[in-house]
Amino acid sequence: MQTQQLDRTFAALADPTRRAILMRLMDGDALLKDLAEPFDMSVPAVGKHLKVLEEAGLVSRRRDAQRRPCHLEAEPLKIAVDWLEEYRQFWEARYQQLDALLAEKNKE
Amino acid sequence: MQTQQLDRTFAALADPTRRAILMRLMDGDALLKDLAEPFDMSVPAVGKHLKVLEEAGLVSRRRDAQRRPCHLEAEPLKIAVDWLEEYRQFWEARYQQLDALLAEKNKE
DNA sequence: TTGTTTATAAACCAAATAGTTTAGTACAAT
DNA sequence: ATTGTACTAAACTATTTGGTTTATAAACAA
Repeated sequence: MQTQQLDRTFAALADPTRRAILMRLMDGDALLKDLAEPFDMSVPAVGKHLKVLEEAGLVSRRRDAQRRPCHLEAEPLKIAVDWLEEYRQFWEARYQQLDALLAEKNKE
Repeated sequence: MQTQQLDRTFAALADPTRRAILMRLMDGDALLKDLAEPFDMSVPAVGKHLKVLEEAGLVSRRRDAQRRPCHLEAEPLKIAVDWLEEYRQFWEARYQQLDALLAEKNKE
């Protein structure tokens, strides 16, 4: 199943540091050193966040001498959106007077 | 900021029990007792999951005598999707040969 | 060879999470 | 008045999370 994939993806996204890292990687690959720089946090701490992102498949790393550049992988995000899209009818209904219909359903 | 809102929403979604509860509430409001029934878990345990969902604003509860029926609130899901949508260009690009462009950016 | 850069490992800690059981409250129904 | 139903509170426990510091490794540069 992809339920564990969703677990890991959503858990990875539940932290502001990790979301900021993903944002940053939208502008291009980056080193741990540089990713860590904007945060008031040690390099190993950011390294751990990176591991969480890697294990969720949101980030991949290649080798370049002693460096390990990080690359954004969007596939798990796509899966997460797909899951959330199922609820779209719900919030779209709100703007379309379908509330009455749902309220009726809840009377049972 | 809505960063804490995102924290709580994604954290709430990172658990399969909680996602199942949300799914279930798509079919209409429900009592804790009934929500708990399908799970191999005590009622208080499911009650705690419900509290997480409530604190994320994903579920609201009204009063009905000794019952406290749960209702799905989709707004935080919408906010989560909005955040994720920023990455859509990324996974759509993959299917449009824009990878070359990104690769070039990463050479710097 | 010595030092510098980048990353990781290990040991540690505090706080949060996810569950349990037991007990109690609030209301309804008989 | 008593019993049953739905929920909540409290106390406890084990595991995970998110950070620290110190030390080490690996590759490069002088």
